[in-house]
Amino acid sequence: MREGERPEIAKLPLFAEMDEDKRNRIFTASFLQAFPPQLTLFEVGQHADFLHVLVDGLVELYTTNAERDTTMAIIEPVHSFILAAVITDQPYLMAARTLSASRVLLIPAELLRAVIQHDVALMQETMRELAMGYRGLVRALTDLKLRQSTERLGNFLLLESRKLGGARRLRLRGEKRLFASLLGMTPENLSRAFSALGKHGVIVEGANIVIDNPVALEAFARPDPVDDSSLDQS
Amino acid sequence: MREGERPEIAKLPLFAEMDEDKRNRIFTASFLQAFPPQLTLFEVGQHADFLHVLVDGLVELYTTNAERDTTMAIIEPVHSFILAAVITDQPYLMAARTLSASRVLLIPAELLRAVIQHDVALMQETMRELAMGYRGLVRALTDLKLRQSTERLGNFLLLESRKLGGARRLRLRGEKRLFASLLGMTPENLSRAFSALGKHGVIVEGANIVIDNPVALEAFARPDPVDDSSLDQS
DNA sequence: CGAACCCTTGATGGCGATCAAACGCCGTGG
DNA sequence: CCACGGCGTTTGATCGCCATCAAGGGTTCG
Repeated sequence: MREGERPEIAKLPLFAEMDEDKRNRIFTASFLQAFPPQLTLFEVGQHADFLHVLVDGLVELYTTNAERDTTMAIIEPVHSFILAAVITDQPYLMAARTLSASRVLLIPAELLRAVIQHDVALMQETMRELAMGYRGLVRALTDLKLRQSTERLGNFLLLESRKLGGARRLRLRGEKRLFASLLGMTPENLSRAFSALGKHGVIVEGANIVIDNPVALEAFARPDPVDDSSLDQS
Repeated sequence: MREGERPEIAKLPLFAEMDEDKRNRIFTASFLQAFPPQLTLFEVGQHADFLHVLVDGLVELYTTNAERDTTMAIIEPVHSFILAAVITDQPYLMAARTLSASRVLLIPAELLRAVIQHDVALMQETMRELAMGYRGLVRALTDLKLRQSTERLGNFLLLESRKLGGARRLRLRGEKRLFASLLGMTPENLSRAFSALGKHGVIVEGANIVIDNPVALEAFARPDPVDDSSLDQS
């Protein structure tokens, strides 16, 4: 990889605290690869050979079952993904594909597991990252189980807003159909949900969203009372 | 706790590999508490003061949002729960209540986090456990997103069967309405789903289930192709 | 023996999926 | 430069899965 990009990756919570020599050992053995849009990075069931770090672009994690597929997560740079499969040394449960042209750092799984054994700081951060991811999934599951689709969209917008430090203006990266799938609904119903949120303080102009009345939106969407304050540090 | 019970808890994957002295330190500072049925152990939003280990009985993890609630997991002995909240030192995302009379080992969270820092084997197992839990939640989420209710029930039965080493006869611990909520459906529809599975090799007699034709059931339920072989070691 | 309570079965209703068509955006090629 | 075609989004109509409402049967416990 280019030398200029190392610092940014080294700043990831996952790698920030670890021993510098060991970090360099990992990075030297890794390679940065460029991918065109719409390219499958790996499939479900493949052995997890690399921890992936999205350096640039946009990546979708998705799963398939009998003709249908659903997006599980949208990865933005700079962030690692499929850590759990690498740690457990088991096949991927999700497939990944690029949404836009992307560059991905590929860290050999075997090496990473080996280094983790000898670097407590790295292991500690791995543990933390997994725990946070676990909590994120708990939220996603409850979201799906006890909110209906328009409420899920409302909450999604509130979370995106919070990730930007409370910004009221959002721009969606990626197509709307993608977010529909992420939220567990069809593109048609996402469209209807957006217009339904007009009654609750949301203005939509294409990919640009304005949360005109955050109080009204929160009253409608009932966001989780508990929020992981450190979620946005990712 | 009674001395006779330590070995069983020490055998948990989480604690099995760690230093014995440190393990004893943890256990000595912990206490085993007995609870009657239907008692709330903790609520959502409470600070995670203890890692819980169910020694005996049955516990439900559930969440609530605006009048509705849904069960997230059913904990059977001997198993720990809410590890992620303890590791991240953040509020519980799920509440817990006993389903039957239960005994729970309460391990002070602060102490556990401290010991983890100094025992690599324990940290390693914590990491593994979180990673496995993560994968379990990924499965649960895809299950909900791309299977319909009767298929979810079918898969649930197949998984229960596998947990028992492929047994064809199952007995459900706990009430059916509980499993309905776990599977994201109503008791009424669970009942209908059970009878619908009659066409796919399943026989139901109260809480006793017989998977009369596993091949037919798998053909209908399309279980995940990837299975974590080490899942059953828990 | 009666009163809860759970499970079951049936009838109805609503949320969201599917089917269908029109609009707008954008890139290509004439 | 404009026409065309493809694709994503939007809007409308219909369908189906599942929730809700309702009632009856069985079991458990006081």
